[in-house]
Amino acid sequence: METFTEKAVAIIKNIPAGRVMTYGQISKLAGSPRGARQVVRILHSMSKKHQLPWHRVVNIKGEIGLKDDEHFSIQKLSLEREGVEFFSSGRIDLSRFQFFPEQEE
DNA sequence: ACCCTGACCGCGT
DNA sequence: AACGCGGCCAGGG
Repeated sequence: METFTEKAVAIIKNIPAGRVMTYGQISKLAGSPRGARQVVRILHSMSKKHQLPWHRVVNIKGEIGLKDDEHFSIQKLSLEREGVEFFSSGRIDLSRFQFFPEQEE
């Protein structure tokens, strides 16, 4: 991997089931502390072609950012099936489920 | 080849 | 607490 995009894609593909990462976290690890938006772009375009676990990416608040109800449900159900628990507010407990590549679990 | 867009984040009003 | 804005990047029309 060399480019920001390639790094980001590699990181996303490296997220284990039952864990989540935030946009900002991914962009930072990929070399751009402020490039969270690029991760959004990558999820949109790359997830179609490549098979990325886009449902394991959430915003820094631990919530699903999608506005589309159907896709929102798909993501939430996918995560719950992997063992990720949500608060009634719809947020994820990042202190328990956020994944840090550095620790390599 | 240019321009718009996008599921964000953090900081300053 | 809410809102606005700038930063970062590249795919697709």
